[in-house]
Amino acid sequence: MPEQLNQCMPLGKYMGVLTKIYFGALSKKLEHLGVDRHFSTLIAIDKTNEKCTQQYLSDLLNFDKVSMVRMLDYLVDKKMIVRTVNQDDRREHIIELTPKAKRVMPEIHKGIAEMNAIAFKGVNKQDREVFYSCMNLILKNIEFLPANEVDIKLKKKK
Amino acid sequence: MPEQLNQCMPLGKYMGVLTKIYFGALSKKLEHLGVDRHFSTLIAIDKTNEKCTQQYLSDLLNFDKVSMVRMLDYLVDKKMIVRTVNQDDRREHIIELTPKAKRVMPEIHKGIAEMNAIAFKGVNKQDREVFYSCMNLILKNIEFLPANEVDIKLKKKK
DNA sequence: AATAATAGTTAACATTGTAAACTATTAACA
DNA sequence: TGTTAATAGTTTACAATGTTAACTATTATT
Repeated sequence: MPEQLNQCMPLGKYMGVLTKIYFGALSKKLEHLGVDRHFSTLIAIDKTNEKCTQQYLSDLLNFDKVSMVRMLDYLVDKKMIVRTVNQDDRREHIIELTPKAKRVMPEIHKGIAEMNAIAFKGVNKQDREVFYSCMNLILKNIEFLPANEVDIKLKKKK
Repeated sequence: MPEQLNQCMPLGKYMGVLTKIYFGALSKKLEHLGVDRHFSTLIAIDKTNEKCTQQYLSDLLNFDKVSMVRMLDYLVDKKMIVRTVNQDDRREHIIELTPKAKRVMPEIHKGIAEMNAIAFKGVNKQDREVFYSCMNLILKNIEFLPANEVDIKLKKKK
């Protein structure tokens, strides 16, 4: 994108473009695993020590709960996760990886690490840290702006 | 997101989250204009000096041409743009802002500038530059990875 | 015991991505 | 010059995700 345009474009536009391209490439890179998306969800499940409910995942990964149901349906269908009712609170479903998923997780981690390495090629360690802390700060700055209350409690008007 | 998770998550995941939140807030901020999306497209049309065709916009903004047709249909419907056949090459449609759109563009620019300012609050000038140049480098690093050839020529297999 | 809140599901609809087939026009070239 | 290939855009169909609302089941509150 030309420099002149850069200045007046929404920040979200850049990030959206990078997101699309990144996931397109990651999906291609890992398609041989028989799963072509929701890698972040698998990672989150894998790395969660405490009880991993759908609500927990929705909040962590910033998906609405309806989409989360569908994504988990997909992963169940692909035999990557199982849902079990939590006997301590039977409203909750605990999400766990299947043995099959546990076997392929190293490949997924490796694929993601490679993609991140490709993305950051030519960026020194210090600048990477600036980049990540900048993203974290941006998130803090914008996550509670009006529109987001939609997902939390207030209903958005038609 | 916890620091431990940070390390192993796809970079695209962060950007996707920021993108969603950013556009949610921007859409809310500008909804009084009677248009609630495609602000980047309007900016691009506004800032394009050379002939602005649909293909040009698709390439610039990284949208496939089918989506672009639909977005422009939306903007035509909202009386923000007009399509005219280019008499020098009658396959092409030239996209231009309507007088109505030109009147509201300053508000759109202002809204975006405000959103960007909010997002970058607490980030010093130098770090912003690191951030932007990092995004540009990441784009260069990943834009020609396998998956993207889909949009260019090679067909993706089913 | 009645009511409210929470976790998850289902259904309906909108937006965007993707693929294929299509029209119209222009470019290439034998 | 006439045929073929390429390009710009449109349409249709379908898949994935976002959004809202209504719903069930369960737990918490009072």
